[in-house]
Amino acid sequence: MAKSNRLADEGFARFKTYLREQRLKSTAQRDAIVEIFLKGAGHVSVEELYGAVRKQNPRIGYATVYRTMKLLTECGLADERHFRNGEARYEIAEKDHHDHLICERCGKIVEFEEDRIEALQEETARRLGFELRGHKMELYGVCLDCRRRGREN
Amino acid sequence: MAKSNRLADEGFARFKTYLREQRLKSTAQRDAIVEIFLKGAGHVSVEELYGAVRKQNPRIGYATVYRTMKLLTECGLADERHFRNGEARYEIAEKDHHDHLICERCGKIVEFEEDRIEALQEETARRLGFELRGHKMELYGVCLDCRRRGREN
DNA sequence: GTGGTTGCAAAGACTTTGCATTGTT
DNA sequence: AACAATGCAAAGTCTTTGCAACCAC
Repeated sequence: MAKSNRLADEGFARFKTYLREQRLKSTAQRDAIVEIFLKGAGHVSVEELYGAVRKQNPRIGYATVYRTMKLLTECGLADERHFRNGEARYEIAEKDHHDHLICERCGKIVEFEEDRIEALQEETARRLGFELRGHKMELYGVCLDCRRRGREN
Repeated sequence: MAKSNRLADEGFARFKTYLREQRLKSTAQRDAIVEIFLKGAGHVSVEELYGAVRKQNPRIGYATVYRTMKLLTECGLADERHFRNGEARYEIAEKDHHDHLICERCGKIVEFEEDRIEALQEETARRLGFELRGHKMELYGVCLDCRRRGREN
Protein backbone atom coordinates (compact mmCIF):
# COMPACT_ATOMS: atom_id res chain seq x y z
CA MET A 1 0.00 0.00 0.00
CA ALA A 2 0.91 3.66 0.01
CA LYS A 3 1.85 2.96 -3.56
CA SER A 4 2.52 6.30 -5.10
CA ASN A 5 1.91 7.35 -8.65
CA ARG A 6 3.20 10.43 -10.33
CA LEU A 7 -0.19 11.94 -11.10
CA ALA A 8 -1.35 11.74 -7.52
CA ASP A 9 1.90 13.16 -6.20
CA GLU A 10 1.83 16.06 -8.61
CA GLY A 11 -1.74 16.78 -7.69
CA PHE A 12 -0.97 16.64 -4.03
CA ALA A 13 1.90 19.06 -4.44
CA ARG A 14 -0.31 21.38 -6.41
CA PHE A 15 -2.90 21.29 -3.67
CA LYS A 16 -0.33 22.16 -1.05
CA THR A 17 0.89 25.05 -3.14
CA TYR A 18 -2.66 26.28 -3.53
CA LEU A 19 -3.16 26.23 0.21
CA ARG A 20 -0.01 28.21 0.78
CA GLU A 21 -0.91 30.78 -1.87
CA GLN A 22 -4.33 31.28 -0.37
CA ARG A 23 -2.96 31.31 3.15
CA LEU A 24 -5.08 28.34 4.06
CA LYS A 25 -3.92 25.69 6.42
CA SER A 26 -2.74 22.15 5.91
CA THR A 27 -4.53 19.68 8.10
CA ALA A 28 -4.50 15.96 8.49
CA GLN A 29 -8.10 15.81 7.30
CA ARG A 30 -7.43 17.68 4.10
CA ASP A 31 -4.39 15.59 3.41
CA ALA A 32 -6.29 12.37 3.89
CA ILE A 33 -9.19 13.40 1.70
CA VAL A 34 -7.05 14.75 -1.09
CA GLU A 35 -4.74 11.77 -1.04
CA ILE A 36 -7.55 9.27 -1.22
CA PHE A 37 -9.34 11.24 -3.89
CA LEU A 38 -6.26 11.55 -6.07
CA LYS A 39 -5.36 7.90 -5.77
CA GLY A 40 -8.90 6.77 -6.38
CA ALA A 41 -10.45 5.67 -9.62
CA GLY A 42 -12.31 8.91 -10.15
CA HIS A 43 -16.07 9.51 -10.27
CA VAL A 44 -16.38 9.31 -6.52
CA SER A 45 -19.47 10.44 -4.71
CA VAL A 46 -19.09 12.32 -1.47
CA GLU A 47 -20.51 9.34 0.35
CA GLU A 48 -17.91 6.96 -1.08
CA LEU A 49 -15.14 9.36 -0.32
CA TYR A 50 -16.40 9.85 3.21
CA GLY A 51 -16.45 6.11 3.72
CA ALA A 52 -12.93 5.61 2.42
CA VAL A 53 -11.51 8.52 4.33
CA ARG A 54 -13.15 7.39 7.51
CA LYS A 55 -11.36 4.06 7.42
CA GLN A 56 -8.10 5.90 7.58
CA ASN A 57 -9.21 8.54 10.05
CA PRO A 58 -12.60 8.02 11.71
CA ARG A 59 -12.56 11.50 13.18
CA ILE A 60 -13.71 13.16 9.99
CA GLY A 61 -17.13 14.60 9.32
CA TYR A 62 -19.15 14.93 6.17
CA ALA A 63 -18.83 18.70 6.24
CA THR A 64 -15.07 18.50 5.93
CA VAL A 65 -15.32 16.24 2.93
CA TYR A 66 -17.71 18.64 1.25
CA ARG A 67 -15.54 21.62 2.12
CA THR A 68 -12.39 19.96 0.90
CA MET A 69 -13.93 18.84 -2.36
CA LYS A 70 -15.04 22.40 -2.94
CA LEU A 71 -11.48 23.51 -2.38
CA LEU A 72 -10.19 20.93 -4.80
CA THR A 73 -12.70 22.07 -7.36
CA GLU A 74 -11.73 25.70 -6.92
CA CYS A 75 -8.09 24.99 -7.45
CA GLY A 76 -8.81 23.01 -10.58
CA LEU A 77 -7.83 19.57 -9.34
CA ALA A 78 -11.33 18.13 -9.28
CA ASP A 79 -14.38 18.47 -11.47
CA GLU A 80 -17.82 18.30 -10.01
CA ARG A 81 -20.28 16.47 -12.19
CA HIS A 82 -23.88 15.42 -11.98
CA PHE A 83 -24.74 12.18 -13.67
CA ARG A 84 -28.16 10.55 -13.95
CA ASN A 85 -29.67 11.35 -10.55
CA GLY A 86 -28.17 14.70 -9.77
CA GLU A 87 -25.99 13.47 -6.94
CA ALA A 88 -22.58 15.10 -7.12
CA ARG A 89 -19.62 13.02 -8.19
CA TYR A 90 -16.08 14.26 -8.43
CA GLU A 91 -13.40 13.25 -10.81
CA ILE A 92 -9.79 14.15 -11.15
CA ALA A 93 -9.38 17.03 -13.52
CA GLU A 94 -6.77 15.83 -15.92
CA LYS A 95 -4.98 17.73 -18.58
CA ASP A 96 -6.36 15.77 -21.45
CA HIS A 97 -10.05 15.95 -21.79
CA HIS A 98 -12.18 12.88 -21.89
CA ASP A 99 -15.84 11.93 -21.95
CA HIS A 100 -17.83 9.10 -20.45
CA LEU A 101 -19.46 5.93 -21.59
CA ILE A 102 -21.75 4.52 -18.94
CA CYS A 103 -23.30 1.07 -18.70
CA GLU A 104 -26.99 1.31 -17.90
CA ARG A 105 -27.00 -2.13 -16.28
CA CYS A 106 -23.95 -2.24 -14.02
CA GLY A 107 -23.10 1.43 -13.81
CA LYS A 108 -19.56 0.94 -15.05
CA ILE A 109 -18.02 4.18 -16.30
CA VAL A 110 -15.48 4.08 -19.12
CA GLU A 111 -13.56 7.14 -20.19
CA PHE A 112 -12.71 7.88 -23.78
CA GLU A 113 -11.63 10.68 -25.98
CA GLU A 114 -12.41 11.23 -29.59
CA ASP A 115 -10.91 14.23 -31.28
CA ARG A 116 -13.18 14.03 -34.27
CA ILE A 117 -16.18 14.60 -32.03
CA GLU A 118 -14.47 17.50 -30.31
CA ALA A 119 -13.76 19.13 -33.63
CA LEU A 120 -17.38 18.85 -34.67
CA GLN A 121 -18.52 20.30 -31.37
CA GLU A 122 -16.32 23.30 -31.91
CA GLU A 123 -17.67 23.72 -35.40
CA THR A 124 -21.26 23.37 -34.28
CA ALA A 125 -20.93 25.95 -31.53
CA ARG A 126 -19.35 28.43 -33.89
CA ARG A 127 -22.08 27.88 -36.44
CA LEU A 128 -24.65 28.82 -33.79
CA GLY A 129 -22.80 31.93 -32.72
CA PHE A 130 -21.22 30.54 -29.58
CA GLU A 131 -17.67 30.67 -28.41
CA LEU A 132 -17.16 27.18 -27.05
CA ARG A 133 -15.79 26.94 -23.54
CA GLY A 134 -16.35 23.37 -22.58
CA HIS A 135 -18.67 20.46 -22.90
CA LYS A 136 -20.09 17.43 -21.27
CA MET A 137 -20.87 14.26 -23.15
CA GLU A 138 -22.15 11.03 -21.76
CA LEU A 139 -22.95 7.97 -23.82
CA TYR A 140 -25.27 5.43 -22.28
CA GLY A 141 -25.40 1.83 -23.34
CA VAL A 142 -24.87 -1.75 -22.27
CA CYS A 143 -21.36 -3.09 -21.86
CA LEU A 144 -20.01 -6.36 -23.19
CA ASP A 145 -20.02 -8.07 -19.79
CA CYS A 146 -23.64 -7.21 -19.16
CA ARG A 147 -24.75 -8.39 -22.57
CA ARG A 148 -22.90 -11.65 -22.03
CA ARG A 149 -24.38 -12.02 -18.56
CA GLY A 150 -27.82 -11.41 -20.03
CA ARG A 151 -27.42 -14.29 -22.46
CA GLU A 152 -26.35 -16.72 -19.74
CA ASN A 153 -29.52 -16.38 -17.70
CA MET B 1 -54.15 32.91 -25.83
CA ALA B 2 -55.11 29.29 -25.71
CA LYS B 3 -53.25 29.20 -28.97
CA SER B 4 -52.90 25.59 -29.86
CA ASN B 5 -50.09 23.97 -31.70
CA ARG B 6 -50.08 20.55 -33.19
CA LEU B 7 -47.23 19.17 -31.11
CA ALA B 8 -48.83 20.12 -27.83
CA ASP B 9 -52.18 18.73 -28.90
CA GLU B 10 -50.67 15.46 -30.00
CA GLY B 11 -48.79 15.18 -26.75
CA PHE B 12 -51.89 15.93 -24.77
CA ALA B 13 -53.82 13.26 -26.60
CA ARG B 14 -51.04 10.80 -26.03
CA PHE B 15 -51.06 11.58 -22.33
CA LYS B 16 -54.79 11.01 -22.14
CA THR B 17 -54.41 7.70 -23.91
CA TYR B 18 -51.69 6.69 -21.50
CA LEU B 19 -53.92 7.46 -18.55
CA ARG B 20 -56.71 5.36 -19.98
CA GLU B 21 -54.41 2.44 -20.73
CA GLN B 22 -53.03 2.48 -17.22
CA ARG B 23 -56.47 2.98 -15.72
CA LEU B 24 -55.37 6.22 -14.19
CA LYS B 25 -57.67 9.17 -13.87
CA SER B 26 -57.90 12.47 -15.65
CA THR B 27 -57.97 15.41 -13.32
CA ALA B 28 -58.01 19.15 -13.73
CA GLN B 29 -54.59 19.36 -12.10
CA ARG B 30 -52.97 16.90 -14.44
CA ASP B 31 -54.52 18.58 -17.42
CA ALA B 32 -53.27 21.97 -16.35
CA ILE B 33 -49.73 20.79 -15.68
CA VAL B 34 -49.42 18.80 -18.87
CA GLU B 35 -50.91 21.54 -20.98
CA ILE B 36 -48.59 24.17 -19.62
CA PHE B 37 -45.60 21.89 -19.88
CA LEU B 38 -46.30 20.96 -23.47
CA LYS B 39 -46.91 24.53 -24.58
CA GLY B 40 -43.87 25.79 -22.77
CA ALA B 41 -40.42 26.37 -24.18
CA GLY B 42 -38.95 23.24 -22.67
CA HIS B 43 -36.22 22.91 -20.03
CA VAL B 44 -38.58 23.85 -17.23
CA SER B 45 -37.69 23.32 -13.62
CA VAL B 46 -40.33 22.03 -11.27
CA GLU B 47 -40.35 25.40 -9.58
CA GLU B 48 -41.06 27.27 -12.80
CA LEU B 49 -43.75 24.83 -13.74
CA TYR B 50 -45.31 25.10 -10.32
CA GLY B 51 -45.36 28.88 -10.61
CA ALA B 52 -46.96 28.84 -14.04
CA VAL B 53 -49.51 26.23 -13.14
CA ARG B 54 -50.45 28.05 -9.99
CA LYS B 55 -51.42 31.17 -11.92
CA GLN B 56 -54.02 29.13 -13.71
CA ASN B 57 -55.12 27.07 -10.73
CA PRO B 58 -53.80 28.15 -7.32
CA ARG B 59 -55.09 25.04 -5.67
CA ILE B 60 -52.20 22.88 -6.84
CA GLY B 61 -49.38 21.63 -4.66
CA TYR B 62 -45.77 20.88 -5.41
CA ALA B 63 -46.32 17.18 -4.89
CA THR B 64 -48.80 17.02 -7.72
CA VAL B 65 -46.39 18.71 -10.08
CA TYR B 66 -43.67 16.23 -9.17
CA ARG B 67 -46.05 13.31 -9.50
CA THR B 68 -47.37 14.47 -12.83
CA MET B 69 -43.91 15.08 -14.25
CA LYS B 70 -42.98 11.58 -13.22
CA LEU B 71 -46.00 10.31 -15.08
CA LEU B 72 -45.05 12.30 -18.15
CA THR B 73 -41.56 10.91 -17.98
CA GLU B 74 -42.83 7.36 -17.67
CA CYS B 75 -45.03 7.67 -20.69
CA GLY B 76 -42.18 9.09 -22.72
CA LEU B 77 -43.51 12.61 -23.19
CA ALA B 78 -40.93 14.29 -21.00
CA ASP B 79 -37.24 13.79 -20.35
CA GLU B 80 -35.75 14.51 -16.97
CA ARG B 81 -32.35 16.09 -17.12
CA HIS B 82 -29.82 17.43 -14.69
CA PHE B 83 -27.81 20.34 -15.92
CA ARG B 84 -25.03 22.16 -14.07
CA ASN B 85 -26.35 22.16 -10.51
CA GLY B 86 -28.23 18.91 -10.33
CA GLU B 87 -31.66 20.47 -10.10
CA ALA B 88 -34.11 18.57 -12.28
CA ARG B 89 -35.34 20.15 -15.46
CA TYR B 90 -37.81 18.62 -17.83
CA GLU B 91 -38.03 18.96 -21.53
CA ILE B 92 -40.47 17.75 -24.10
CA ALA B 93 -39.34 14.45 -25.50
CA GLU B 94 -39.53 14.92 -29.21
CA LYS B 95 -39.13 12.40 -31.92
CA ASP B 96 -35.97 13.81 -33.33
CA HIS B 97 -33.10 13.87 -30.98
CA HIS B 98 -31.24 17.02 -30.18
CA ASP B 99 -28.50 18.23 -27.87
CA HIS B 100 -27.89 21.45 -26.00
CA LEU B 101 -25.68 24.46 -26.29
CA ILE B 102 -25.75 26.55 -23.14
CA CYS B 103 -24.54 30.08 -22.57
CA GLU B 104 -22.47 30.31 -19.43
CA ARG B 105 -23.32 33.98 -18.97
CA CYS B 106 -27.05 34.29 -19.54
CA GLY B 107 -28.11 30.68 -19.27
CA LYS B 108 -29.75 30.62 -22.68
CA ILE B 109 -30.24 27.10 -23.99
CA VAL B 110 -30.11 26.43 -27.72
CA GLU B 111 -30.98 23.07 -29.18
CA PHE B 112 -29.17 21.56 -32.09
CA GLU B 113 -28.64 18.31 -33.83
CA GLU B 114 -25.62 17.12 -35.66
CA ASP B 115 -25.77 13.74 -37.32
CA ARG B 116 -22.05 13.50 -37.84
CA ILE B 117 -21.48 13.64 -34.11
CA GLU B 118 -24.14 11.02 -33.50
CA ALA B 119 -22.49 8.71 -35.99
CA LEU B 120 -19.15 9.06 -34.26
CA GLN B 121 -20.73 8.40 -30.89
CA GLU B 122 -22.18 5.17 -32.21
CA GLU B 123 -18.83 4.18 -33.62
CA THR B 124 -17.00 5.04 -30.40
CA ALA B 125 -19.36 3.04 -28.22
CA ARG B 126 -19.06 0.01 -30.46
CA ARG B 127 -15.30 0.27 -30.45
CA LEU B 128 -15.37 0.10 -26.64
CA GLY B 129 -17.68 -2.89 -26.57
CA PHE B 130 -20.88 -1.04 -25.76
CA GLU B 131 -24.24 -1.23 -27.38
CA LEU B 132 -25.26 2.41 -27.48
CA ARG B 133 -28.66 3.23 -26.06
CA GLY B 134 -28.62 6.95 -25.71
CA HIS B 135 -26.52 9.92 -24.91
CA LYS B 136 -26.39 13.33 -23.42
CA MET B 137 -24.28 16.10 -24.77
CA GLU B 138 -24.05 19.65 -23.57
CA LEU B 139 -21.80 22.29 -25.01
CA TYR B 140 -21.01 25.28 -22.85
CA GLY B 141 -19.90 28.59 -24.19
CA VAL B 142 -20.73 32.25 -24.54
CA CYS B 143 -23.41 33.35 -26.96
CA LEU B 144 -23.18 36.17 -29.45
CA ASP B 145 -25.39 38.51 -27.43
CA CYS B 146 -23.32 38.10 -24.31
CA ARG B 147 -20.05 38.67 -26.15
CA ARG B 148 -21.51 41.81 -27.69
CA ARG B 149 -22.82 42.98 -24.33
CA GLY B 150 -19.38 42.38 -22.87
CA ARG B 151 -17.75 44.67 -25.39
CA GLU B 152 -20.22 47.49 -24.75
CA ASN B 153 -19.37 47.83 -21.08
C1' DG C 1 -69.38 3.34 -4.10
C1' DT C 2 -64.58 2.14 -5.21
C1' DG C 3 -60.22 3.25 -5.69
C1' DG C 4 -57.12 6.47 -7.66
C1' DT C 5 -55.75 11.61 -6.68
C1' DT C 6 -54.87 15.65 -4.14
C1' DG C 7 -52.89 18.89 -0.78
C1' DC C 8 -50.65 19.31 3.11
C1' DA C 9 -47.23 18.48 6.09
C1' DA C 10 -43.83 15.37 7.51
C1' DA C 11 -39.93 12.76 6.14
C1' DG C 12 -35.87 11.86 3.11
C1' DA C 13 -31.66 12.58 0.52
C1' DC C 14 -28.01 15.59 -0.28
C1' DT C 15 -25.53 19.80 0.85
C1' DT C 16 -24.43 24.02 3.39
C1' DT C 17 -23.85 26.74 7.52
C1' DG C 18 -23.39 28.42 12.54
C1' DC C 19 -20.72 27.92 16.36
C1' DA C 20 -17.80 26.41 20.07
C1' DT C 21 -13.60 23.85 20.08
C1' DT C 22 -9.33 22.38 18.13
C1' DG C 23 -5.11 22.80 15.54
C1' DT C 24 -1.65 25.42 12.28
C1' DT C 25 1.21 28.79 11.59
C1' DA D 1 -1.63 34.26 20.31
C1' DA D 2 -4.34 34.81 16.15
C1' DC D 3 -7.32 32.92 13.31
C1' DA D 4 -8.49 29.27 10.07
C1' DA D 5 -10.44 24.46 10.19
C1' DT D 6 -13.05 20.91 12.31
C1' DG D 7 -17.06 18.27 13.97
C1' DC D 8 -21.41 18.33 15.15
C1' DA D 9 -25.93 19.41 14.71
C1' DA D 10 -29.10 22.52 12.83
C1' DA D 11 -30.81 24.59 8.75
C1' DG D 12 -31.49 24.57 3.68
C1' DT D 13 -32.67 22.68 -0.90
C1' DC D 14 -34.99 19.69 -3.72
C1' DT D 15 -37.87 15.63 -3.91
C1' DT D 16 -40.72 11.85 -2.09
C1' DT D 17 -44.19 9.86 0.89
C1' DG D 18 -48.11 9.08 4.37
C1' DC D 19 -52.65 10.11 5.03
C1' DA D 20 -57.32 11.96 5.38
C1' DA D 21 -60.36 14.34 2.39
C1' DC D 22 -61.76 14.39 -2.31
C1' DC D 23 -63.13 13.33 -6.94
C1' DA D 24 -63.31 10.64 -11.44
C1' DC D 25 -65.10 6.67 -13.10
